Amino acid sequence: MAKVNLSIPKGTRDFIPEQMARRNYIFSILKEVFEIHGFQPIETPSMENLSTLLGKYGEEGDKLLFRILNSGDFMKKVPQDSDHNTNSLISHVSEKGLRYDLTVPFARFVVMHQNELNFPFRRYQIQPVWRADRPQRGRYREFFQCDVDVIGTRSMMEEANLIKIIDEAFEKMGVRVAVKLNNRKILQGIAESVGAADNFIDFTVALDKLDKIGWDKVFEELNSKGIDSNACNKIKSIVEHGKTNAELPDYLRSIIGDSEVALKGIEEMEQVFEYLAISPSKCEVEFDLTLARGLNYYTGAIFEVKALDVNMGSICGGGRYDDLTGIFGMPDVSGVGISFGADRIYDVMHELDLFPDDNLSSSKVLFINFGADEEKSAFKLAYELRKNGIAAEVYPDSAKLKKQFSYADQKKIAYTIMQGSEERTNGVVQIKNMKSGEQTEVAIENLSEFPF
RNA sequence: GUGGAUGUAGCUCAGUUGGUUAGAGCACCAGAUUGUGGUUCUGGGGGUCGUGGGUUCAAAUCCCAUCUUCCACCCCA
Repeated sequence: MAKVNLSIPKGTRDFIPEQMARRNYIFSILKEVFEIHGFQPIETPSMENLSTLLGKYGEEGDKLLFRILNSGDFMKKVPQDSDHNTNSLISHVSEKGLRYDLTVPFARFVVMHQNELNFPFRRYQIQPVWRADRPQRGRYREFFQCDVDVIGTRSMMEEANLIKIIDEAFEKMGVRVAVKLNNRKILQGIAESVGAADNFIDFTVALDKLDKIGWDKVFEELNSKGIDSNACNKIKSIVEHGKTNAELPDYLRSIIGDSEVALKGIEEMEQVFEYLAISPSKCEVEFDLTLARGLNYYTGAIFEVKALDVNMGSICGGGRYDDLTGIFGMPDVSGVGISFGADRIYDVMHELDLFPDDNLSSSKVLFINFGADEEKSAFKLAYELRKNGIAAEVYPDSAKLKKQFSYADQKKIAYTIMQGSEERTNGVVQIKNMKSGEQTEVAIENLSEFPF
């Protein structure tokens, strides 16, 4: 056989059964929490038309989209006089791309299926997304997002609900987290009040880095974007408030209360905290004015979740978007949602050793193979066990017993059943408990009563 | 996309100023034990030293390129 250099594309991974068991553990917790809050699953295709995807994630996002080459002789469609510029060429040879997240496809989905959906629509979606990013710790080119969104209501109860979902999910996983919460309307108010309304995006991007790079560097970046030092100092004085979550709204009203958007944002936040107070969360929830988030479709509340005990990027994030469906021709539909990063959560749980060890699903029973005649009897008995819901398999070759037993051992199979020629003539089997080593003889007609 | 590291057996890693046949642990296979695994003991297989070039009498070791992985930036789950 030719020995080839096997590899998989950069930033993608294979998962062995042990890893799948752990991944499924995460997915099943998320599904359980989503469903108990009334969310329903949907799926959308891996690929979308580029017209759906392009321009929704900012300039940076467009660059990170994986584009799919058209099928067939796509070069025919390229105009004869086309230059060799990549950007002009690509529009002729590619019209589909792999989805970058689940939110934009969801907006497209909602608009296309608006007449079949029941609003307010609560959906969850667990599927892979792709980004042509450079891989790093906690950063993959193919990874799973687990989105929950409710679309078609402006109630702040949903913001509070999502925080409860975060709280419940991470509680079940045993991951200690901090939830950061802010509101884009408040950020907009701050930008207005310091005269940086025209540079709102630059302002948010720079502010978002504060805890990482400090005020000096943030100022540097703001200055380079045309926001003067006077404005910077004002920003700093507003953001460094030293107030509690409860005090913050009144404080903000006193400073940026003349901004109409800001007032709306402050009110929204008050409502969220009102709902949260009704049912206190296990995790810490912090009203953090420096939380900004780069995605530009957020218009209200924004969320981010970080693991407390391990250094990893955010493991969950999201926000409210007032007009995401507007770009697809369905205006004035507000939604709010968050996305759990399953792969990062996996990495966090792995690092903290939080996975239960009995996760590997496997057969409960292995029939030892003693040869051509005996295996047929085992084949039949295995079917009878399966009828009773007991996962059973027959070792397919009459290999040495040592090999068969160590197979059972490694696969963590709880019981082995032996029926050699002697047991067959006596109508019995030997059932061995692989953990205790204890072995019992059971008559075939009593096999289904054995407490596996 | 920018900058910096890394790569030796399936896995984790040794390998001296360049110098005979590149090692260990774990894993795997076989035997001790031909109807009994997880412990122990004995033996065995397995490496084009990431790949391609170059320097040299001689390269895992030095140089260049390329790929992979990791780290920082950008951005984000």
